[in-house]
Amino acid sequence: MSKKKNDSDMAGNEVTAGVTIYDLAENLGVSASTVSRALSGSPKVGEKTRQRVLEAARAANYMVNTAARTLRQGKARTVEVVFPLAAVGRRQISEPFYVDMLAVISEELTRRNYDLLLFNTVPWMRDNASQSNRVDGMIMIGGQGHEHEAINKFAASYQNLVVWGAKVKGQQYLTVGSDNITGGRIAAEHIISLGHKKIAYFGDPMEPEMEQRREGFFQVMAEAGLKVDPSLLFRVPFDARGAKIAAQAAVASGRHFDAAICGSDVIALNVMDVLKSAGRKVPDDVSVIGYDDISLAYSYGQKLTTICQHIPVGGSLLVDMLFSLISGEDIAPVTIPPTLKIRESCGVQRRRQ
Amino acid sequence: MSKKKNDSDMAGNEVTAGVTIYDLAENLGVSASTVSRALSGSPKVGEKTRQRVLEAARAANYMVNTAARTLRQGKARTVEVVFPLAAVGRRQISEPFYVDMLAVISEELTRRNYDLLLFNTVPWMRDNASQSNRVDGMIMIGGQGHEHEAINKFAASYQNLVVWGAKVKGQQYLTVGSDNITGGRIAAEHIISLGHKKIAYFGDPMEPEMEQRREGFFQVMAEAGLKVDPSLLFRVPFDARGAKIAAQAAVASGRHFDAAICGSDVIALNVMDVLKSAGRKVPDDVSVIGYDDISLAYSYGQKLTTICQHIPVGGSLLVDMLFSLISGEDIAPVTIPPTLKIRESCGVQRRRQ
DNA sequence: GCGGCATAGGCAATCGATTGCAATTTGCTT
DNA sequence: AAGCAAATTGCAATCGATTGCCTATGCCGC
Repeated sequence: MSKKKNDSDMAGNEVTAGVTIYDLAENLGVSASTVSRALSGSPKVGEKTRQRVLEAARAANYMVNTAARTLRQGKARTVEVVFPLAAVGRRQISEPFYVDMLAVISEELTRRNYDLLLFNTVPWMRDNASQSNRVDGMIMIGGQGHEHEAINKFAASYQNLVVWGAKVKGQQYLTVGSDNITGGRIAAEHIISLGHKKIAYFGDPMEPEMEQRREGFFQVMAEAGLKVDPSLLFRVPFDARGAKIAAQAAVASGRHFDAAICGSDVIALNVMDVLKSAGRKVPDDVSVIGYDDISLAYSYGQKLTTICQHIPVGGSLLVDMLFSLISGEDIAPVTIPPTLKIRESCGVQRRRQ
Repeated sequence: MSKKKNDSDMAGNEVTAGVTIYDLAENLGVSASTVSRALSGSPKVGEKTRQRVLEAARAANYMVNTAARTLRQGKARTVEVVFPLAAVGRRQISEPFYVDMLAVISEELTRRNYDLLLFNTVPWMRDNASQSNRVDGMIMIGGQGHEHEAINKFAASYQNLVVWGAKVKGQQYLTVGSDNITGGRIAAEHIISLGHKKIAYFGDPMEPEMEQRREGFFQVMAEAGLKVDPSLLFRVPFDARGAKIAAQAAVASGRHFDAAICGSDVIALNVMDVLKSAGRKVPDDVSVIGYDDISLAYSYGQKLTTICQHIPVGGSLLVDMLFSLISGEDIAPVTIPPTLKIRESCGVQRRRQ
């Protein structure tokens, strides 16, 4: 039941670890080159030889030494995925948006037979400095807001980088993201079309994506001749726990609103939750609209009406584009058009005020 | 705005990529050994030399070639985390339990300055065979049920493996897990103590952990002199979507129960959701108890009463134990005692039948 | 029976960092 | 000023797989 390292019971026999092609070569009486070629399917070895080598490799439980291969070939068949969390605090890989994204990227990479190195720290912040020949490329999710300058600087010396985020003036790196201003507009238009006038906004001012969404909301309000009530602009942090607390404070403040446009689904779910606890009915008393369309938005309880960012599309686009970069193609940033998903959290305004 | 690979505009200058210690050494007029030692903080280089080297390295944007270092040192400072998903189908890294676990492990590894290689395929199923010198150890989450034999076999040739899962007779690998039978017992005892008699069980028979939980439930029922109604044993798949569908079918079947003991929180959340849609009140009409204590259990809507598996403890224990293995210690499997978290989804039985 | 060519396989260099050992320099003692 | 020890630095081998180039073997046709 218990495990011990180095079961070197068998006297002089070296520990199982570390069968090399040289070991195989010696046993078979061939050269290491032949073993290598046989294993890699080169046409330069005879069929019988190949079989013998394969057989021996299996028997000896041979495993390539990836470090050696990578060193020699200069490619790692590995992609680094970074969630810049540590810098921000309170944020975890387990944020639903990250998770949904990671799931897509991971499957996409697996399909291509690439490995995934996962970081929650931005490369330029790591102790062990950035490392080369470790990965062939890097995907960064989020953090663009806090780190734009740093990313720009980093991108100058690191080519194969794709970032999930908004297109920003002067960016030196490649992005995939949705059009947040348009998304904000769509949300606002939907809410207005339902007849709402007293509209609150819940978002994290530190998140540039959310600021763009808010901006879209402002635009539409202005165009519709409605004015935004500054006392209904609530600052709510990105993370679930913080969002809940802030939402509680907002609702407890007693300010009245008929609709809540939220900067993210997590915020929307928390706002909705708090509203219900406070006895307000969604969508009868208040409409709530989210942003992202994370899977949680439609998994439990009331399904959230939201702006869909098409995370699966975005994720596989990130991977596609990274591979394009790696193979030296010249590509441009991509913006995915956001889409309205009407579900159960918004309703028409009832009593005209 | 667009990015191009190989901006080799600057004529003969080789592309930025790949500054080596030799380049630095040549520029500084010292040997590569000195550069290496200076960078790694060896006391064998003079202070002024070290400063010159560090400066030059920064200026040249030098990055260690991890492949070379790993090859030479025989250690990768990397741990592989595996979620055996592909084999099972329908399962994703985004399952809440996995995600909560991954978040802990990722932080724990970051803290120790180790990197995390993420897989959703079991090593013995990968095309590129298993690879050595890639990682110093491996943590496997779930999949024990479907793969026990395979894991056992694999463990015979791979030492540094820790698996999250139940302790199983004849296991050759190290596990960290909670005591599922006890957990099942605690759940059942709680439900019975509330006066419930018509108790349903929702679980995935393919998941050995869940089977143990059901077993605990059976034991307690027997001890209490209650008998389990086989028509209230519902087979529900592990994943959220499948769980919802199965729960709907179960509730639609019209079989009556006052309490639902669930094999996981995801199942419980879905059961609760379906019950509510069907017009039954939780906990007034039905008590629902989950298992796991994932963060979703207490984030939105009604807080789930559940059996806590102490995921953060488990996650960091997995990491701790792996490091013990790596450093050659002799350690035994660990079982974490599960704990009852009373929240809002269970209530006392009202009308005695 | 011989030249010629294809095929299979071996030799040795290479990738970049590390490190034991040797060599050199520095600095200090008497 | 000579003698030594200590502090620095360099040399060269090493980690394991890959691959360009060369050699040996065999096979063919004429």
